[in-house]
Formats: sequence, structure tokens, C-alpha cells
Amino acid sequence: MSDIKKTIIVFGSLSVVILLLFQLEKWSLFALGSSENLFITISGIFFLILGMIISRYFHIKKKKKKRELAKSSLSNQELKVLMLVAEGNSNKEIAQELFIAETTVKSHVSNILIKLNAKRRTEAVKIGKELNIV
Amino acid sequence: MSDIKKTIIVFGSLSVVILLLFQLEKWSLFALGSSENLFITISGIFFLILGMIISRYFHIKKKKKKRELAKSSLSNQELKVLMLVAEGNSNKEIAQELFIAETTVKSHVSNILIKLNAKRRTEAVKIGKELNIV
DNA sequence: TATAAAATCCTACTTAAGTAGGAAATCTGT
DNA sequence: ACAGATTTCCTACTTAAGTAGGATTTTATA
Repeated sequence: MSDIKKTIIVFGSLSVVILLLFQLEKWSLFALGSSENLFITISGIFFLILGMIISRYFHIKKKKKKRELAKSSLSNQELKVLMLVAEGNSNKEIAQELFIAETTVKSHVSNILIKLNAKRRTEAVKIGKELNIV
Repeated sequence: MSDIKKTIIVFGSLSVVILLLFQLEKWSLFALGSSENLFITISGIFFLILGMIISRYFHIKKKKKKRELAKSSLSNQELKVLMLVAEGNSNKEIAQELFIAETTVKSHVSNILIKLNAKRRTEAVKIGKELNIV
């Protein structure tokens, strides 16, 4: 499905629901005065903002939670190496950055690949980003 | 600020606001019956969900907007290749995915590196993510 | 103070990635 | 119709990445 279609569907269905809600009042299922309308408006805005905050909060929370799972599997130095790999550095550049031999970096990368169950460094970076350890 | 502190502040302040809202009614600023309370509850839940949807929608929208900036520099097929590179695929795997030769993928990758001013595919992925084209 | 885990480094490989320098086909807008 | 960009593919090459199978030294910690 294209992005435009999604936009239309989301906003379209939302508009329909809002209109239905207004119709509810018109159909006199609920008798409301002007002061009550004010209260509903205020609480409506409040709950709208509350929903947005909650949504964002849980979005952050979800990210944080995953991190703990895989962090333990990678050692301190392996984590540093993975971060430098994610920044697009070569093994040689990583070695210079960490003051170790290139062969050591290779060993670390190999261990990272095994621990994260990745075939290539690019895949390790992807998994690292998914787990939010990078 | 730690995560735990943030949680306490966010949920604490939200609880206070909710309690204040209930107090408003008690203080008789708004006189409400049981049917109106039902309506407020329903609309409250509705706006809560609406807020969450809107929040998520704009989160996606923000990502899409940046994309347009650098999209122009990369061609359609180059973009596809870069996306598959970012997912950790090898040139051979990308070739199979797009039904083209591995040599063609190599050509595309080389062109991507030139266009994004990157030295390696990992760096191209990093730049691609920074420009939100991946 | 053992001892397990982590970190360091190596050789000798194989495989993947990337470069240089083409060439031809196909699509696209004027 | 045609120029320019895109997509496709190639050979021959160099360089980087990753594997296998070690060995030694630090460093926590029970």
C-alpha cells in the first residue's frame, strides 16, 4: 500500500468517527448543556494530549527494554568495536582508534557476528540498531 | 536524568492532573449527571486513542519529510540497493532479490559510495540513515 | 589465590567488497 | 526523434573482510 493511500485511510476513518460522535449528541442519546460542552472540550483536549504523551512514552520504553537483553551478551570492547563499525569505519581505522592491532579487531568482529547471529558486519549493525545497543 | 526518575515524573504529574480534573467536578464548577459522565468517559477514551494515533502518525510523517532532500541524488535502483545493503545483505543476496547480476550490484554500490561520499558500504548506510533515505 | 572470562595478538587462508574502464540496452522528457 | 540519464552487464584487478585454530596476557571475582 502506498503512503498516500495510508494517509487517506487514516485521516478519512478518523473524520468519520469524529462526525459519528457529533451525530450521537444530535440524536439526543446524551442531553448536554453549554457548560457541559465546555467540560467535554477541555477533557477532550486533555485526553488527546495524554494519548500523545503515552504513545511517545511507550515508544521510548519499548526501545529501552530491548537493550538490556543483548547488552549482556556483548563484552565492553566488542560493544565499542560494533559502535565504530556502525559509524562506517574499516577494521584498520577501528584498530587505530582503540590502539589495538587490526587482527584483534578482526577477532572482535568475528565474535560479534557469532554472538549477534549475523553473517556480515552490516547485518550486525542492523541487529545492533534493532536491539538499541549501537 | 535516569529512566526511573523520568517514569516517576511523567506518570506522577499525569496522575496529579487526572485527580485535579476529578476535583473540578466535585467543586461543582460543572454539574454533571450519570449519562453525561458516560459520554465523557467514552469521548475521553476516544480522544486518548486519537492522540496516540496522531502521535504515531506524525512520528512516521517526520521521517518521510527528510527523505525528499537526498532522494534526488540517488536513482531509484540505487535507493533499493542501499536499503538492501542496510538490511545486512551481501551483493549476491541483493542481486538475487532484484533479479540482476552481482556485477550490476557492485556497480550500483560503487555509484552510491561516490554520490554519498562514503568509503565503505557501512559508511553509506550511516549517511543514508542520517539523511533518512534508508 | 585459582580460574574463568575477556582482551590481546598471530599465521594462513578463503571469500566478499570495491575499483577501473569499459559497452550496450532502455527509459524519459522535450 | 533524440540527447541524457539510468540500468544493465562484463573482465581483471586490488583491497578489505571474515574464518580457523591457535597462544599469551589481563582482569575480575568467587
